Amino acid sequence: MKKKRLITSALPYVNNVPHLGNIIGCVLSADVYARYCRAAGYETLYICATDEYGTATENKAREEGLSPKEICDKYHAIHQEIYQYFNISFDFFGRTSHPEHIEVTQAIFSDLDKAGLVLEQETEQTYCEVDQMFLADRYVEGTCPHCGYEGARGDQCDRCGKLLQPTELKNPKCQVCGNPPVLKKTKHLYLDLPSLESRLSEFHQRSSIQGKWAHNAITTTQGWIERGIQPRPITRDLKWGVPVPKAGFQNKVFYVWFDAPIGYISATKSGYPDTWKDWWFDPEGTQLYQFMAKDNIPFHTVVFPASLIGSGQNWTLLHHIASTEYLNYEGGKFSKSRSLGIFGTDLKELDIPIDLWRFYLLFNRPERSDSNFSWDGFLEDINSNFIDNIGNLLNRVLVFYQKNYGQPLDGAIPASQVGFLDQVKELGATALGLMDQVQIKDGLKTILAMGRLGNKYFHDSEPWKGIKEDPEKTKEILVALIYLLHDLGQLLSPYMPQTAEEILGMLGQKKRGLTGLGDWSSLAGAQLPAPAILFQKLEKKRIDSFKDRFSGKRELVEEGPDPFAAWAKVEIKVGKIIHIEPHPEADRLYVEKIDLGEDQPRTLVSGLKAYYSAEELLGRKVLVASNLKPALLRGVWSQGMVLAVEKRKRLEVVDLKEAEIGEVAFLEGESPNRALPEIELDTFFAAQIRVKDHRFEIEGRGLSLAFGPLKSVEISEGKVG
RNA sequence: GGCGAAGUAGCUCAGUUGGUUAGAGCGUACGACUCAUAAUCGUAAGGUCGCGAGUUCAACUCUCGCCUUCGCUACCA
Repeated sequence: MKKKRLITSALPYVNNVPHLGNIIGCVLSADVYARYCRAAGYETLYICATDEYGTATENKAREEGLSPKEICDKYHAIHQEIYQYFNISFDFFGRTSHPEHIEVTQAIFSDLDKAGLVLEQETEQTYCEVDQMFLADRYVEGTCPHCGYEGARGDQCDRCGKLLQPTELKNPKCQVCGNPPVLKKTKHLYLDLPSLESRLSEFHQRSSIQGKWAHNAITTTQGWIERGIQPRPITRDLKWGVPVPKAGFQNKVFYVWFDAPIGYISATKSGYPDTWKDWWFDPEGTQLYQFMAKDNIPFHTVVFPASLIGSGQNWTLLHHIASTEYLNYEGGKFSKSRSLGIFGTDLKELDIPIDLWRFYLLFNRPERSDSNFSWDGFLEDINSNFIDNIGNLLNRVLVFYQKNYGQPLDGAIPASQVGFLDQVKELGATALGLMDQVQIKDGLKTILAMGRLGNKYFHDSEPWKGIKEDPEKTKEILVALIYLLHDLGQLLSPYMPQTAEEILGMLGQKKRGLTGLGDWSSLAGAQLPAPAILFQKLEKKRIDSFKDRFSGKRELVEEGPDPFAAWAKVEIKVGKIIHIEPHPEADRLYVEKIDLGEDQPRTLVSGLKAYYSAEELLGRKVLVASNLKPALLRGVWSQGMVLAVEKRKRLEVVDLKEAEIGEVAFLEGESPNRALPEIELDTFFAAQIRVKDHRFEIEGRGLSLAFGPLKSVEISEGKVG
């Protein structure tokens, strides 16, 4: 009896519109596997849902002036539409805002609570009375209790890497205002992961071997555990979430990381209220395959299994984890805010058959390392690797057969073709094996190899000659090629479902599943419809036009990281360091008082300690970026930035002996920028000030002061910052 | 600066526990064929497997250092 296969893809966060990278990482990969499993005769269930709770949704709702629920309705529909367009064969696509989700989450919580694994730390949490807010862990700093490092954050120590709770810190300080926070009583609940450690590690050892986890899943999980398993808080002070069913916690909700994975279960319950337990309470008979991108690994290998194991119920646990790396876009990251890359919502208007997208993404699935989408690659992969190979083989075989032999298909298995057909069967078996191991990309490559085998056989057999000399033998060759196309079509069905049906349709067949490979009896006497072109090839011109549209060039046009535009907002003044001392709280920083010719000297913080002694800097006239937004550096506000030339690991702070204090730098041929509004650091760097041949310049145009061009002494070439 | 991942043919990627001349597809060149969507088939060129040491009889594979890229993060500002 074959085990059932329960397949999930990571729950997409509801108000992120998925891009191609998201789609190949989770939903599409899982879809191929689910389709494979069904076709191979496994009882299969493929579940997904939108993850809807949490701060991000609350914020988005505020922005758009809607309720969280309305936001979720809106974005859930967008997800649904995109996945439908992609032909994703969910058995059920749910939502964590469904009532079942509250039931299941609360039930698991109650089980954990009964098992004594919920620590009701009626903790006092750090609360800043000055800022009147509870401080998130990382906003508290202090001395690490493990290594004594003074700059440890409340969630983790950067020196020793240990995970911390803010209350463990000695001498805690609010990172916002620098005042010591008080401890204010607030009750939160924690999942007692340390108590589950031995059961977890037993699960890891078993499952990672049996389920053949990918390399990145194993290393990531190990790394996570080595860093130390701590009790993790599972409640938060929010409104939009699953209410905590426990006295004293009614006004809190569960932390999303706790409830989101439970969405797999609750979605199954929403879709299959009567049979969901057959899947989720059946570890013996059901194998759980979970698909996700690499950033989601620890939640599926540690946190979620811990919740289920700890509940004491007989849950179905993770069997195989299929974690992909990232897909980049033309060498960079996808970015919704910068309109960089292709998003699910863009696809329809591009009007490229969806199976071609599926083909490209699956053929370039980032299995071992990050991979890269490029339009040139897209064009080549579609045209050369798919259409020229498979599309053309289908066409040449069918056209040749029908032109010469008409109808119906003469279906007996010709003895002369057994050798060739064995090769076909062997490739088919290889492809099936790869698919079963979730080697999705290699499976597809094997199918293409089958196409190449067919093309080669056609060519080597020279049927255009044979038709004159030995029509009967030639017919056998063509029939064998049609058999190949049949298996190829069946094998392609998980990858390109619509295309597979079209291929099979042209053979007068229907999709029969992958168990029928090598069984060609149904082809005997089949009526063949007139051959049609499977896909027109993509035109380079058309693809090139998409390049401009999505390659972020519009970013250049619209936002323009034009250095000169940025420079127009930057003010650089000459200042004299009149006082300098080490930063009391930092190893690498100085705190300086700098006279910029203003009413008051300014306080600046600079990371120059590793390069200069205080004496060397005292009295120097230096360049200061003077209209930067003040920044808090370890408790001291820095009102500007001392500029230095940087090359590799060398640094030079130019000493401008001849300059006047308060003088403003200008671009040659222009007047100085004065009295400008505050800018972000990013804007400053967008001006891309550099040093070349000792000259300060922007894109080749020099910077000057009244006495002459700005020059460096020690470092001839480098960046200024 | 810290942590993590990565660096293999022009491009996209494979390379299992170290073991003969490092692979595939695409692209390129040349040739063949002509049934087919100028598709197909063959041959070839093309890599000091980021750089430098070390361990070993033997290193793309192990160790150390360095360089570069990407991500996260910070006492970069």
